[in-house]
Amino acid sequence: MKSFAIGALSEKTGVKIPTIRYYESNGLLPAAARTDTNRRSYDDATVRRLKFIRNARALGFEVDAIRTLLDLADQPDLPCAEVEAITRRHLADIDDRLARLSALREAVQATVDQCERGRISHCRVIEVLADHEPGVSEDL
Amino acid sequence: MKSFAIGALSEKTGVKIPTIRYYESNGLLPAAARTDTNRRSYDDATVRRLKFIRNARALGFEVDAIRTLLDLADQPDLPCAEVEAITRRHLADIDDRLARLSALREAVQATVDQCERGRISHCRVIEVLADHEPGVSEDL
DNA sequence: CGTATTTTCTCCAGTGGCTAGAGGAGAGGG
DNA sequence: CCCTCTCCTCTAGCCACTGGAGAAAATACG
Repeated sequence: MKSFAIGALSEKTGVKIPTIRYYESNGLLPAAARTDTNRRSYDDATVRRLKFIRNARALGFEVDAIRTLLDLADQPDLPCAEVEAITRRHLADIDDRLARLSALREAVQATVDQCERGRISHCRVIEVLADHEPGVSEDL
Repeated sequence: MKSFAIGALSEKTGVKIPTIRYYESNGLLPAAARTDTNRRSYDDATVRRLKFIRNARALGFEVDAIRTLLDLADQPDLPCAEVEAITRRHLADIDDRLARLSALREAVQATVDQCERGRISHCRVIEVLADHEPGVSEDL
């Protein structure tokens, strides 16, 4: 079967070369086979695995979750309950971030809408930053 | 006038002690005055400045933007156009993140909704991760 | 065959905005 | 005097990469 170097893997998957090495270093990808001159050598199985990782990252899954999902994907006979649980947890996390970001957006919008284009001494944005008490959300 | 130590400043503002030192180290706060035994000593002006920073962070402004906003707040006679510009840029950035996060949410939701609670070998989530081509958003 | 360019290697550092811990010195109270 | 609390500096870690230095090997071209 054909094997290819890291540059080709990068082009096939759209994942940058340093990122591929990073994934290997933290165990998302297994240690690559090496040529006699120490270059990494890959085959199509790695392409599939790396695309899986890229897709999961594009959906915002964290690396820890992806590690688990990869393990699960390799055990096709297990029930997919854990996959669903991970995904729903991720969804809840996204919803949380969305809610906080929306609240933030409203607060910033409300502030900037009051701007009357005068001097800084009367700028509402600066006043809000200087005076407002607790802030709209505890943190980002 | 009264002066106080870093712990008191932390309590008055709700900003943790290491964070205060971090703000000093990167120039958001000026180098604090020191007692004869080298402890930082603050007054109410620093309380105001730190609250300003905390409020701006709570609204999601980046540290670089806050640095500029602090400079502007110290020049009350300038027009507030730049303040408005920074704030609108921030708003646009929030909108951008909201849009991408919403798209992400829809993609994850659509995927998990197809879950039929069977074996991993037929799990739609795993299939999407393994097969889907370009992904819903280029990156987070 | 020699040279020039490209690809790959490893290792180290930086991103943002903190947060936490080690190890030590000074302050305040009983 | 001792105990505990607060403070000091310095360092490293978080997340998921990204980029660069310097060197070796592979490929391309004449």
